[in-house]
Amino acid sequence: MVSLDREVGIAPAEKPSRKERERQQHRQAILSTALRLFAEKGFLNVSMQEIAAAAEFATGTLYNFFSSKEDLFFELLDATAEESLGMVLSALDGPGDERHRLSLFIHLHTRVIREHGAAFRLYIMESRGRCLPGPRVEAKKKEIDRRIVTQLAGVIASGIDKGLFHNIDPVIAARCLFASLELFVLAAIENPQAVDLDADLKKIETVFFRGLLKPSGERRDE
Amino acid sequence: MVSLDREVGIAPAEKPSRKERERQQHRQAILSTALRLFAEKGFLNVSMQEIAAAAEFATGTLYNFFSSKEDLFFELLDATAEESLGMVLSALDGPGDERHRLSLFIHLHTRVIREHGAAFRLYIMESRGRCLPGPRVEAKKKEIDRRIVTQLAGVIASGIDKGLFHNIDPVIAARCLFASLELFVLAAIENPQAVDLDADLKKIETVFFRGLLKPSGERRDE
DNA sequence: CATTGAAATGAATGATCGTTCATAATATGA
DNA sequence: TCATATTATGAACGATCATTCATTTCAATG
Repeated sequence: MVSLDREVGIAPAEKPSRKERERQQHRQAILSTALRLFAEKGFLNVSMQEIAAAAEFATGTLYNFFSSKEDLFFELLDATAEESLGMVLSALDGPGDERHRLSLFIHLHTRVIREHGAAFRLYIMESRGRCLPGPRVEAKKKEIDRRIVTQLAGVIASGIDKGLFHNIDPVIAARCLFASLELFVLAAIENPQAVDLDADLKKIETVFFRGLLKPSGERRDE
Repeated sequence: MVSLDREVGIAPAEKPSRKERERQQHRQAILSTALRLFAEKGFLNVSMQEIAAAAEFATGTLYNFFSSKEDLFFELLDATAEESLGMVLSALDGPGDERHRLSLFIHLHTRVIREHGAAFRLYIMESRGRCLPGPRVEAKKKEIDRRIVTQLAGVIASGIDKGLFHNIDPVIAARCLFASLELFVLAAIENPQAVDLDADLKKIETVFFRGLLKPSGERRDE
């Protein structure tokens, strides 16, 4: 009866009862345990029994909070994705010219994986291949990708309009940058001590800003 | 006894017996059925029972040819990867200057997925995430990636030496191009009728060759 | 203290799937 | 034709795992 407050959305004025607070704590404990395990071993290699044991609950208890394993996973993906997404998208919306904003976006990735490493791993690793929990998760992943690429393409298009960038296809460029960043971020997450992500991102920036080819006028030095 | 010839590697002079040929045909039938199913649904979503039924054999028969499901998958990955690999790497070794060879490499991808679409799908989709059949498969995937990136980086480095390309990190550039191509090829495989891969590859080429940023001298037109 | 009901429990269920193996079918050669 | 070897068969096994539910726990309330 009390917990209906949350669902109906009324009376947030009264603080939730201790019971309700405890319930939310348990819920959070399960979520963070699941995040750790999923990020470590992948959705399919973690059983509900394992999550329950690691969180020090019984198996059945998990189903008092989440209606299925997919539900639990989706909730995780949704929450963590929105959090990280806000972070990187803010760079694209921020002040400065388009070049500056792109640069910021690129370099922001080190901070994101430092602060949301497990979530990023979850997001990148689980959203590939044919081993997805279900269509809802796949749809969410596509939505996130679309939002990032769209925003990115918007900045690039704006830069083209201002004559700052070459007249290339903004969406294609956005997708290339996106794919490249994902690859390097993944490498950095998998092998943190062997990869200097900051240095790599600097070089990626150079590749995308300058391109491979020298303008024909400069072809002789080096 | 006869079939030991293959394993020991002697006496390839004598043509294999009819029995042996039939055996190899059965083997091939199983392999191509498995390739089709794996490419469609992914390693984990195809059971040995399903492969056997589709290939019109009994479940147990599969184990006369392959010692495990992972074995069957690895054999597939190995064979198809080497085939496709030879195709794309040949472009990087071929004649022409570095710019030409890179361009050829990029555009060759349409032909590869037209001729080896299922294999490519297998290679790209299964080699991500935490749903891999086993460490051998993962190692193979890494080896293939390494070979492509190394070759690609070699061409880029050579272009830099000749003063044709900007002085960027060849390995980073190679990885970015590699990641971008994989993304677009995957999209084309998943949704062939909605994607004009040829056009996309042309634009990718432009992005990587020219870069985003205009040289400071040209900033005003458009 | 007794009652109550929400929350936790964890053994049991049922389904899936890789793998095995005793048996059957078939081919081979004398 | 018969003995032998090879290959195919598919039911059965065992392990895993998501999910269920009858039961227990326990704090709040009367």
